[in-house]
Amino acid sequence: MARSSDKRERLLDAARTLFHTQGFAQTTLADISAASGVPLGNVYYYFKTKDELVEAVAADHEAQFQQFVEELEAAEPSPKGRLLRYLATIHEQRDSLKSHGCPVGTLCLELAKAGAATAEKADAVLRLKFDWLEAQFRAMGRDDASFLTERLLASLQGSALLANALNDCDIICRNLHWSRQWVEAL
Amino acid sequence: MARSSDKRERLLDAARTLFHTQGFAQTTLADISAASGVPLGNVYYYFKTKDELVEAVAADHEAQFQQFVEELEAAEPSPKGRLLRYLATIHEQRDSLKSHGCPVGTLCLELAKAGAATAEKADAVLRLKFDWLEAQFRAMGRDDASFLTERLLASLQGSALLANALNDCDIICRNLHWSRQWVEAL
DNA sequence: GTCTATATAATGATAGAC
DNA sequence: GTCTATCATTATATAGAC
Repeated sequence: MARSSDKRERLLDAARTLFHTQGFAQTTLADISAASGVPLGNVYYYFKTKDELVEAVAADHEAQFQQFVEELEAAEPSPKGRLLRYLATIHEQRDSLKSHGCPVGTLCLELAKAGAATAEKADAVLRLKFDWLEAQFRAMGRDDASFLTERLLASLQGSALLANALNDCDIICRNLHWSRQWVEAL
Repeated sequence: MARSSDKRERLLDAARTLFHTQGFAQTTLADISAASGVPLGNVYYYFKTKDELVEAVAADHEAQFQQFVEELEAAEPSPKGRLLRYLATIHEQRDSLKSHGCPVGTLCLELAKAGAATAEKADAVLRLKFDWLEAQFRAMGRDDASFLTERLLASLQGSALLANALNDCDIICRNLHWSRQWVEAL
């Protein structure tokens, strides 16, 4: 019938996963086709170009984070408690972060190097996270909220990179443990 | 004559620069050929494959760091002074770090995602830096030298990534300023 | 050692039947 | 909306003259 199937979502899921695990450049449309079960030629019905696909993936990361924030803010009124819960969710992703880095951070780096116009879409996701974290620090009464956010995000992104290169997940764990105490002491 | 010209070094320089600015996957051998002035077919006389080229680039990063360390250790006997000078050299590279990230860190990420065997060579460079930094902290009498190194390196790598994505070089500067005070207070 | 021409393979994208 | 077949391009790599 005329109603669109779930093919678009399956393509998006496959692309998001493969861009994370293999990188954008290394992932071919044939890979995405195979992983999603959507024939290669049909991919272009949903996404006219590979760039359009990665923009949709970035938008998906953004939507997922916004949904995460909504649920978190509904469940936890205290900004400090929200930050601690945020760190807890990152801890849950530690294995994936160690194996492939941050899905958003590594995508930003790769698209920036490619000189792609799509880099802005990925950067916007990171900025969204930045702004939300900053808002929490500000709600805690810190007027150095921006700087605190820089330190926290840099520490998270950097420890994911180090854990990946040095093949040691504990680097993420130790950093998160330290960050948690740091937030609690603020 | 039979003696090898400087072509190999010109190829290596071009590759190191292009892998940093464009990424490994986005850089074609034609790019390297054009940037170095060495005809495409001749590239293969010096490097049989693209993988061999990136291994040589990683080895070059390693050699450069080792030379930097030698000079630094000769000029500065104090481990704390060495760390502060190390931070100063990073500050000099701030524009490049903001535009393209850390040449070693981003290469590690990209090769890891590509699943390339060459990733180990890049990882070894980062590990070398890790070990040297750790040795300085240890020489300062810190038995938590490894953890301090993790925090410092993660902070440096992460702030380069953030500066790149958020297009703000000051993120690196503020982080370095903070790291300098942190080292001084140890 | 050097370089031109080209083989080979892979990939993004399209045409067009159904 | 779906899918097969294929085009056009690009990239790694090689062959072989000089």
